[in-house]
Order: sequence, then C-alpha cells, then structure tokens
Amino acid sequence: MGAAPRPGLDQVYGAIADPTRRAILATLAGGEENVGGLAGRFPMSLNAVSKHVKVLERAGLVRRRVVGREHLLRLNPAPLREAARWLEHYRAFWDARLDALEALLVKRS
Amino acid sequence: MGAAPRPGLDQVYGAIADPTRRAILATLAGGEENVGGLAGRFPMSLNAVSKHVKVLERAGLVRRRVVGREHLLRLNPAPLREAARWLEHYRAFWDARLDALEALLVKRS
DNA sequence: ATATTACTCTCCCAATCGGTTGAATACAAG
DNA sequence: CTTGTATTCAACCGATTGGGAGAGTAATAT
Repeated sequence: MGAAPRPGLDQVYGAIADPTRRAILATLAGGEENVGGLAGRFPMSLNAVSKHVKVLERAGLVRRRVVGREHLLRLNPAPLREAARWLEHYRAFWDARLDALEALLVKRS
Repeated sequence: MGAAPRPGLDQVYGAIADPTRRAILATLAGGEENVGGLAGRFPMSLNAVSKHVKVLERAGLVRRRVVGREHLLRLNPAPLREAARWLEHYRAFWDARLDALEALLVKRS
C-alpha cells in the first residue's frame, strides 16, 4: 500500500483540479458539443478552451469525434469512476484508522 | 449546475494529483510522523518533502502539531470525503446521462 | 557554551501551466 | 475558385511547480 503508481490517476486528478475543466465536463454531460460551442460559454479564447479539452482528452475523460470540419466532444466518465473508487477506498480506510485512534483515546481518558 | 466554484476542490484535487503526495497521505494513515521520518521514505531532499507537506496542509488534508523541535503531521481526511462526495455525485449523474443516451440509440436502431 | 538535530525560509533552476495572438490546415458554401 | 468557418499548431508570456542548495532558527544533547 505504498506509492501506488496507478497509471492515469495523476492525469485524472490533475484534470479535474481546474474549475474550467470541471465546468467543461459538466457542460458535456448535457450532450455532445463542438469546441466552438463549448468556447462560447467561457470567458476565454477558443484556443484556451481547445487546450483544456486536450488536457481532458489526455486524462481519458473526453472523447473526440471529427465530423466534417467540426470536432464533437463526448464525455467518457469511466476514468472518473476509477478515480472515485480509489478515493473512496482510501477515504474509508483513513476514516477507520482515525475512528480507531479516537476510540482508543476516549477509552484512556 | 454550471461552474460550481466549490472552495477547496481545486486544492484537494491538485494535491492528490501528485504521486509523492498520495504516498505521503498513505504513510500518514499509519499514524503521526515528523517531517524527517517522512522524508526518509522518499528519494528526494527533506526540503522537497517539506514543500509537499505544505501543499497538503493548504488543501486541509494534513494538520501539523509542533512539539519541541519536531513537527508531527497528522492526516485529516475530511476534505477528501468532500471531494469523494462531489466526484461520486457527478459520476453518477454522468453515467445516468450516458445510459439514457445509449438506451435512446438502441431504441432507434 | 557548543554541537547536533529538526526544521523552515530564501533563492535558484528548468519545466509545466493557463492564457494570449497569429499563422496554418481542412472543410463548406457562394 | 474564393470566402468564410472550425479548429489545431506554434510561439510567446507571466505565474506556478517540483526539485535542489544554502542560510537561518529553534530546541535538544553533550
């Protein structure tokens, strides 16, 4: 239970650490959208949004389908599920540890 | 359900996006430890570990208790619980959305 | 009083990040 | 063919990041 260099976790957590990127994911939950339509919702250039999308893509959270001259972005929540599982697993373990510690302290007081 | 600028999420996800920091959290799950003892487990300088600890502290995941000349670090899983809740909530929502979409496509085919 | 230990703080460095602008590419429409 | 649209690519900028080195501070040990 040491370093746990699980591949992808860095990218996924890194991706959702940015509020703009979380907002993009939330938007994409409403259905496919192209880069321009996405960019219209954020106070930044289309290029900036394009970069954010690329980060999400590298994390495996977004899939791209090129149709004609536009790129349709689609949400892929699978890596997010894995990240949630990892987090939940450790969270539970840590909480149990802390509860045990507190119980010990109460008993001793 | 737009940007959801929940305070802290950036810091928490940013903190656990680094494998060294995740390993520090895992180590701290075994109980309190001082900075030096922590640093002995990683192939980097004590200074680097000290910085990582500071990042974890800013995210609220680690608490520091100075006793004498050593700083005891203790895990605080509360922000992690919040992050897990957020992630799980959106994960479930997105999965439902995608399931609905797929069902629609199956019906149409 | 002096050394040693346990840290932090301040600078340094190269790399990455979030953002911009401008050019290049690819498709669509006239 | 020309124009406009959708998007990436490349360069650049300032800020941050992950790391190291060294000085400084504070507490313990001798």
